[in-house]
Amino acid sequence: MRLVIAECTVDYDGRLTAHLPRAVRLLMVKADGCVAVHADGGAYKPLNWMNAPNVFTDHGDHWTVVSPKGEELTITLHDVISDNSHELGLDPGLQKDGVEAHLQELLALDTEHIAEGMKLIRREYPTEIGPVDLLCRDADGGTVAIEIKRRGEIDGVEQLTRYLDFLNRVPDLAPVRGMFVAQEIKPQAKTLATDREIDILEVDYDVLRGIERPQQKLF
Amino acid sequence: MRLVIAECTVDYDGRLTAHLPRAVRLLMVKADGCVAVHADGGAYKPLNWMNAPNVFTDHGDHWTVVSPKGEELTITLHDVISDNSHELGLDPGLQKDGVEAHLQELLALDTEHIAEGMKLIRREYPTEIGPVDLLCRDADGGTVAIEIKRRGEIDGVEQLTRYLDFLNRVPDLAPVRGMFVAQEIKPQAKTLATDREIDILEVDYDVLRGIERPQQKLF
DNA sequence: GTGTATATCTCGGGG
DNA sequence: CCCCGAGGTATACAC
Repeated sequence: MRLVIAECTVDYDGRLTAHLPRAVRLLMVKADGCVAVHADGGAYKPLNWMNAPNVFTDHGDHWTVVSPKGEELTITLHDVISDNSHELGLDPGLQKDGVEAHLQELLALDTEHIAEGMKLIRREYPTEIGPVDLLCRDADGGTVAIEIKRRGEIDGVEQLTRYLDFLNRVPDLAPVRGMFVAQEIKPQAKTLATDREIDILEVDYDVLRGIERPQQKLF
Repeated sequence: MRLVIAECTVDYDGRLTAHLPRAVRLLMVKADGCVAVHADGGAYKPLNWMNAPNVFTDHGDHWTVVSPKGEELTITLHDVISDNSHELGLDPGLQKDGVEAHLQELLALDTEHIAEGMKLIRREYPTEIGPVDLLCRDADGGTVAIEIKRRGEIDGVEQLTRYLDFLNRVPDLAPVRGMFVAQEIKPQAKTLATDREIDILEVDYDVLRGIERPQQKLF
């Protein structure tokens, strides 16, 4: 990784055009060739950047970075204050816990936690407009489309509504009712779901995590 | 801005929990207090970060960063390879061109490019649930609500549908038909729009830009 | 502050 | 490769 502190101007021409007036900034060039221009604030977002893959060329007083998709970044260096390179090596990567995928896994493992007698038909059940998180059959034999979110907001209800519209046109499945499951459901989302006769359920992630290792509860 | 190259482990506990095993990384501390941990690849996103405002404490062998919302980032330093600080000053900021706002301006300037005989009633026509990008009257005198996107995806169709639901309850306007205009419309969005009888139109930004200076074409 | 819409969204997974 | 959905989305803006 090469780190340069320099007074520079930057021009980007690609998905849009953008220009950065002359100022002192951090220029970061990573091992994969990607480049980022950072100011001393504004969280983690760079002011300007270019993703890998691309062609990086150092012309001395200016750099050009060209991507295969026709995007181009030009950095003009007016005054280089520091220029250092370091070998970082490959990163072992981030380990995450608590995202939607885990919630879906846990619920798929034991659909009885959604409702008594609920049986899983399929995870990621495909429709024309995208996959439904869980398709189930309830205790009464009815088909249920379940949308799972970490945080249940209004767009999640919209998403489920779209799936229901399409699923209810499939003769073998209809009628299909909807269920919206999340760790936390916002009031607006609750209102909209209720209005559309979609059942809602808030679940506790830590309780569900207990399902994964049921033997732990036996001793 | 403080830049540290160090062998470190990182733990985040907040909106989720995440852990970074021991490796050499760049640690960036900006003037506003935000912290980012970068590996040697992937231009945009750090592996882990903490936004301002927060409380940053350097304990020597480890750092803690605590946000007012109860998020916590802990960086344990096993080996510091380099540690430099630089004064960057305030950045003049990025100048952009070619975002949705420009597309809307250009289309509002010449609604004939949307359809022959299309006349603009108002830009940003207000409804209770948000402003419609363009409200127009077509060649047949019918009212048309137009949603403009740079990239037309399913969310945009939902947005327009909500506006149409509302506008069609206003007696002076109804019936209002919908039109979805974008530089590029994704297949899913096309399917949904067609299903809801919303017309779709893909436009070329560079061609539209020609409208801005029509006198150039005369000579 | 909440709610809504945008983003060069980024990033990862599946066909 | 594109398409699609999730994100610790972040960010700006209106109410």
